[in-house]
Amino acid sequence: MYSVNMKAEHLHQLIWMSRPLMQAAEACVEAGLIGTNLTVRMRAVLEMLNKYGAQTVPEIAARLEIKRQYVQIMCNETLASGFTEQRANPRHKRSPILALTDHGRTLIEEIISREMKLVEEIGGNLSKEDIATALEVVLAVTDSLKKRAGDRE
Amino acid sequence: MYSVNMKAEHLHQLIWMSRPLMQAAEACVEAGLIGTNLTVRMRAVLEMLNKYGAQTVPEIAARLEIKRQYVQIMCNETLASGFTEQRANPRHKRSPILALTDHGRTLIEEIISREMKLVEEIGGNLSKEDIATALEVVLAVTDSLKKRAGDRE
DNA sequence: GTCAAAATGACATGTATAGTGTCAATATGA
DNA sequence: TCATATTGACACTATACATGTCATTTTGAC
Repeated sequence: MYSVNMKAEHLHQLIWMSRPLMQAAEACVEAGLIGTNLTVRMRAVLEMLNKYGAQTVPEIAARLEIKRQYVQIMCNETLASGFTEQRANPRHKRSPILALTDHGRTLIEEIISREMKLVEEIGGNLSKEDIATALEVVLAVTDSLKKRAGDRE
Repeated sequence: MYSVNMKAEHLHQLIWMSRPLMQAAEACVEAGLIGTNLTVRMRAVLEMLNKYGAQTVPEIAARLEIKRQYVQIMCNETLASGFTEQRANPRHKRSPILALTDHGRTLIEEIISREMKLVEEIGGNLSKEDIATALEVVLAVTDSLKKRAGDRE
């Protein structure tokens, strides 16, 4: 049937649009960081701290799904630049809690607010139903792909 | 309004699902390449040759939107592995046309066919309308983001 | 036909974003 | 208390590109 092939073809296209989409999104984020002394990976740390509160490096790594050794480097950069500071961790003396400084908080909130404004502009032409549908499809597809990637006979 | 925020939030989520989606898709492709002597980047070359016919390295690079110097390396690997061969190029004597060998063609067609079957399985639960909607949204969003990335005051 | 400009392959080097492995110090929990 | 786990720090590796350069054609404008 023609429609069956169209469906698979659209899905195929959708899956492989993920790369251009990601690249375009990252380029936007990067462009928005010009002028600040933030890098994209430092921004990711600040975003986690802003969204989920002060936390340890391994916690941030778990949320970002990146190995803690690399996240450690990212976090150290935010410390060196004064966007974050260490606080005593009552639960673990060797693993201090990373917290936003006032400077860091102000900056990340402004950046996220600007990004959100951009997202709203982009969503201008699109209906909220279509966006919700798109998100559901993408979530379902990602989930399916993740399940299939592991088990190969 | 609540719904306005939900819309932006869904769109935000959709945009940032692009990375997990891409990673999951690439993991699947990689898993499907086990046993063949193909790498992901060699697969990309064969796919272009299969889809658009025999062509030169710079042409492949343009289609993949990757610098020709890197594509040259990818193509040389496919040559070394016997998946492709060089043919005289009447239009340019220094730039031979890269063509699939029988072996290469058989292999890439089988791989793509298996991948398409997987896509169809994944699409099983989803309606063709929703998939079409998702693709339209993603295309529109990518387009918007690409336009915004460049022009910053 | 000539000649400057562009295209091409080859090679060397650089960079961003991670993954992997290891170690010592310390913390935790049975 | 003591085996086990966690953490920070550091070194090394890997992937997927980008960048720059060079010599060799090739092309196109005149």
